[in-house]
Amino acid sequence: MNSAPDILRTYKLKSTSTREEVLSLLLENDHALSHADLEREMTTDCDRVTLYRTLKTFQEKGLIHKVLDDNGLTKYAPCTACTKENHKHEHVHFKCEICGNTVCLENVQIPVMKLPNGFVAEEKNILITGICNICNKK
Amino acid sequence: MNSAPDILRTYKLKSTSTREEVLSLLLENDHALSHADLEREMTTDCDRVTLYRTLKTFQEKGLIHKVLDDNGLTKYAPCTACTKENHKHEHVHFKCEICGNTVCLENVQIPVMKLPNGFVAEEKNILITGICNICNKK
DNA sequence: CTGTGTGCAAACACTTTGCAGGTGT
DNA sequence: ACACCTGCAAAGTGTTTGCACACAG
Repeated sequence: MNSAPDILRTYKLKSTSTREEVLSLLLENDHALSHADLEREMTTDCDRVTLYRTLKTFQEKGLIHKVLDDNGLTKYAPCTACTKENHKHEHVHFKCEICGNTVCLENVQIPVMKLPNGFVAEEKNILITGICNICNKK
Repeated sequence: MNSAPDILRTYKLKSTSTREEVLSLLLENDHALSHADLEREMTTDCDRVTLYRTLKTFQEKGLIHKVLDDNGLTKYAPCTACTKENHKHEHVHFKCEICGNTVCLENVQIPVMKLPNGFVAEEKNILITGICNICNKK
């Protein structure tokens, strides 16, 4: 189990309280977090701008990835299935219409799809909307 | 083949030059258009706000649908596979990394995916990024 | 010590809202 | 005639940029 400081070191990023907390929050939560979510949950005082830059850096270095959303809001989740060298390019996300949470369905395989001639796929993202397991129990 | 005015009539929307041109542009183009794309291609003078409201109305009435995009920009495409009563909830889109165009792959079926217990899917969107047939020929 | 992370202010981009007036049916 | 579409102004929200200072390695 890697802690936030360990991961930062692995990716050659300086450890700061902001970075550690952002990364920890993303790792702890089972669903993707938006900039606003993070700002709300952070205990460390941190400028909005710093948060944007932190997320951008993490994304560029490959620690986290953007999560598709049906409205415009950008959410982020850690690249748990990716190693530093080998980046995974297939993501299945489920967004619950009730609680609004978006979770990564790590165990769902993307089936092979035959594309029309001439199209070459690089990355595949699936966004399924519906009702999640927690909201279905209520 | 339905023309823009016909479609507007079907959906009980008043015909105006703005609406006709927006709908025509969406129908003519094989790829999804953003608000900015439309604003650029419109010959009819039209306020930005009107364009936003037109797109919102079309979307609410079911003439067009939002197209997922990996960055935040919202794009729109006509619901060609949907009838007024029967709305299709599965979309496969392909975004080309070179030309930036996003096309609907109408012929690609979304395979059945087994979701974890408790999850119920309502709508499925797939966004595949890669290189499209046109850019591959160059 | 040095490169880079941070905070502040400001700009920028995208989208929505309110209201008065104009237009399609 | 009446509902509703449009334009203008303004505000709201999300994100980026420039610069000076602070801090981790």
